[in-house]
Amino acid sequence: MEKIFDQLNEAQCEAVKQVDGPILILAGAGSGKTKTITSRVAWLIANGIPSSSILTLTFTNKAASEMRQRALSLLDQQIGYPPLLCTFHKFGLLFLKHHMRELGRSNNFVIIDTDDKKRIIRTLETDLPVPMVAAEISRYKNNLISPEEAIQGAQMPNYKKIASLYMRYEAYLTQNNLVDFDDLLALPYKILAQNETLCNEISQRYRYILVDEYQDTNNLQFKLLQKLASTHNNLCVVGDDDQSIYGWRGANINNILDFDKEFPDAKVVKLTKNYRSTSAILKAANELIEHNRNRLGKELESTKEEGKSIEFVHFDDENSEAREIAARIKKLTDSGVDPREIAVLYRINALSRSIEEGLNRAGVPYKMVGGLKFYERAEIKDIIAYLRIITNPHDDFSLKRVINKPKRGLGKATLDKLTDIAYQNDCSMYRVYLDQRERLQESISKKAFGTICTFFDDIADLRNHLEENTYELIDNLEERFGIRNYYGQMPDGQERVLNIDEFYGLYRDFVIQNPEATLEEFLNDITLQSDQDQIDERSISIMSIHASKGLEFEHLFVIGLEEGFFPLVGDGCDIEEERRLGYVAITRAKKELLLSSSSSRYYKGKRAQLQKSRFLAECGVSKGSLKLERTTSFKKGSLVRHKIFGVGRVLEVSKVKREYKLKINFGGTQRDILASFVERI
DNA sequence: TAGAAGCAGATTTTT
DNA sequence: TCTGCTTCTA
Repeated sequence: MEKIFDQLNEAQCEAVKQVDGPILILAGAGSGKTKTITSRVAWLIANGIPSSSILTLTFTNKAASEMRQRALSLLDQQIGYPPLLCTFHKFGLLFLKHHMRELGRSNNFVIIDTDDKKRIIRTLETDLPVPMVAAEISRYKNNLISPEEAIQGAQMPNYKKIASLYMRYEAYLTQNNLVDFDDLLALPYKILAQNETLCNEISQRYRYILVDEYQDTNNLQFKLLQKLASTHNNLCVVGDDDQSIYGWRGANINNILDFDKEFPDAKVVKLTKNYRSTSAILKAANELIEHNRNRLGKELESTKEEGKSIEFVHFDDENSEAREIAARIKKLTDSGVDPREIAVLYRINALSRSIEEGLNRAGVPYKMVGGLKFYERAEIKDIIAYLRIITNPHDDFSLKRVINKPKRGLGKATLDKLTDIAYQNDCSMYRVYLDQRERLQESISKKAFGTICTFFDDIADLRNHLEENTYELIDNLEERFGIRNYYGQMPDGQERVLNIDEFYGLYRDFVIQNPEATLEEFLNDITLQSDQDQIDERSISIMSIHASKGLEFEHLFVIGLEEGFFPLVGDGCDIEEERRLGYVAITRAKKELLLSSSSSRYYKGKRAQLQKSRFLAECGVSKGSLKLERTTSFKKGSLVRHKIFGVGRVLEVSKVKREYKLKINFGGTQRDILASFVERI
């Protein structure tokens, strides 16, 4: 068992060996956090603690599976039953599957995602912005405020509106037995709070609790943890207050800052030895974060050499920035650097575009991390909606999504009628079809009625055969509804069809791997899955700083260091959180780091003039480093070379969309050519 | 009913 | 500048 400790430093050993009571492990960036948590799980099991009483909670599926793997590899003997290691939300789901009846609801609920949530709010017909209402409802739930309390507490007219929308939204969810992401935490808490016996029982079941990324927990997660740990307080939380970057999403940094106040006998262990970055990079990170006041305070110690100093480059505009960075990346990959060790980070996604253009022009393949997620694509959500109706035809929400997809002539008028009758009878639309067929027939056109009947009969038929042909379901679905064909005809059809087939493949895999599982289980599982693990393409990565958390790269470029872009300023912005983002960005770099800024940028249709970010001075990088001014390289009179037309002289430079268009004289012939197709000589 | 045209709004987003 | 929703019209 001592092999566990061979690989750990002193502080890490201390964190692993402290088994009982509350403990806060402050794990700086690159300090071996995952190793420490997994070693701790292994150590608990090695000490005879049954694996079934250990619960490890993470925020992402990716983190959970990585930890599971690493923990299991540390254990010598086969353990009969792997410890429960999952996301907060998955835990909530498992809990609700067993205890939903405590709330008088059935456990065959369906989980909806954020997009679904907004759709529902939209159907409530409000003049307020839907995303704002969605966020406020989330806030209510995460602070355990019921719709009734929200209505009572609302002062301003808009808040009265929001509170009443909240109430109607909740009614809709209960009526359709839907559960949103917040409910996966709020409902378990509610159940535990109202049933003390159950609460004690659950707390006794999980006698050792570990929490990853504790700085990202919100109020609700904190209260849930309190309940779970209530009978033993064996709560081990791991996190870094300097990496708290989800405050805007409800994460409460005070959870980690005040941990030792909430749990007065808590032990605190700091992991400050950094095994990732050169000391030049760490120095900048430490200097930057020093400017924050609201922090526990720790300084990362380097275990590596000084390394190359951080480079700062200033540009005239985003195009020259993109061109230069693309050129440098090209040079790196040409010299044999593994593209997976190169990344470009930005504060807001809007900055990705110029970089993408630059990379495209330089012929550098890249992957964008965290763009549109697989399960959020319209075509995938449509198929999911079909599958949902098959498991539960009373799911009006999913029904509305696909009842006219592919187009079968059921428009707004028909749908409104159907909705009306359902509303008047306080039942689902499918129930209207079952019990009020005559009434429906009178209200809508003959053609529409026929279409609806066929649609519901098809669904019922698939449902009836579900048990015997789980595997063939997909083929039958395609045969009846032809979704692949419908999407195939769209302009970007090819990609969509590929996505659809990918999804069908996932379903088949699931059926093969879990022959006993129901379709419903499959559906709930995928709603909780964010991104597929990125395919291991050998290409460089570009992503937002948020998306880069937990990753590391030998060569890192952070662009857009300008006031207003990074840090973002204005209402709702927290400069300390912005600074923590800067800290996260810098500490992703292992060997080489380049920061860049630009004098101006196109944003929201305007060209904005910009000042350099204060963070540059704060991390001691803006002065004394290389300053490189570049302008657009094509001017009237420049000599250029074209692959086909050869050498020519530029007569005129103009701009088309985001590209430069050149009028070029090739030996007497004038041609209009995009700047990306020629090189300057 | 369905496509076209007009209009507001546009940080970050683990589940 | 671009996107996605709402309103308009055949």
